[in-house]
Amino acid sequence: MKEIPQISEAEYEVMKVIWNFEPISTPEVVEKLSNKSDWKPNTIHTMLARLVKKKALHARKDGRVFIYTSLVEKHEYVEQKSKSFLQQFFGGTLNSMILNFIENDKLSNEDISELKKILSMRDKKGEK
Amino acid sequence: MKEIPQISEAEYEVMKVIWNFEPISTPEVVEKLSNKSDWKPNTIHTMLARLVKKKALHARKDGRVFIYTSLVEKHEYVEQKSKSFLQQFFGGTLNSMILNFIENDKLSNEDISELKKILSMRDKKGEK
DNA sequence: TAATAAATACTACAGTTGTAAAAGTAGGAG
DNA sequence: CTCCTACTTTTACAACTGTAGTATTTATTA
Repeated sequence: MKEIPQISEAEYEVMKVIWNFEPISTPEVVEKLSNKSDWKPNTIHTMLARLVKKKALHARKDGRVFIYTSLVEKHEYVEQKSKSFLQQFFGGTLNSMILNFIENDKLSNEDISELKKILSMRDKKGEK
Repeated sequence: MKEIPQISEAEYEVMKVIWNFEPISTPEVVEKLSNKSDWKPNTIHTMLARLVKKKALHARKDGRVFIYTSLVEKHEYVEQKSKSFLQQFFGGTLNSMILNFIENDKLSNEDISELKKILSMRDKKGEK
């Protein structure tokens, strides 16, 4: 099974930009993130360098600038994190997480009916 | 809103023992965890000390030994972690997590029907 | 061609985490 | 009263994180 590098919370913010706009250059990444966060450009450079070292990103030099592309897909990273989260806190299943939310009254009636809608949509998709 | 201390993954394993058996003494914690993990007793002591420092545990000396009780409730910790997890990866809502699971075919038909059962159970609880 | 501006590369530094060894201390056994 | 043993306290140390400053290189402009 493929090895997915660990990505820290701050690094994940950078990854989100890459996923959204790749291929993307350093200055562009800095620009996108300077809006959303108050990180200094150097901080963002450090994140990028670490992500490259970790093999989460690929950097290709284009003239004076680096162009980044992701080596990890968002959905696979999110899946991996979801799995370990559910493992750690809910014995590994989404259903017990949901049960827990319901028991603790964390879902509104709207949430519930939306959920039902979601579930029945999936049915329409047909078997497995 | 109450400040909940951050608890690392390894520390969480220790907390689970405390939650299950509190009040519980150091030797007992060590014993429970020596079964489940391959941590050296010293490692476990370190975790306990850090948890006390973080105010996740209270330690009371009873003769030669410390007796621990938790200062953080499991459910509130799990809630806090769930919230930040959903925030980071799913825009903050359980429903989009579930939707994502369904879209990626991570739920079996059994999961789905169990889920429906769970949801209808909640209905029977009546209006809030 | 020399100075400037923009990027990249290198260095820093404290806090957290996982993992534990080493040293100190006090209560019970002899 | 003394020694051993079980506990507790102190110390260690590298990897990872968040957060940048400083130094160097390179392309562009005057």
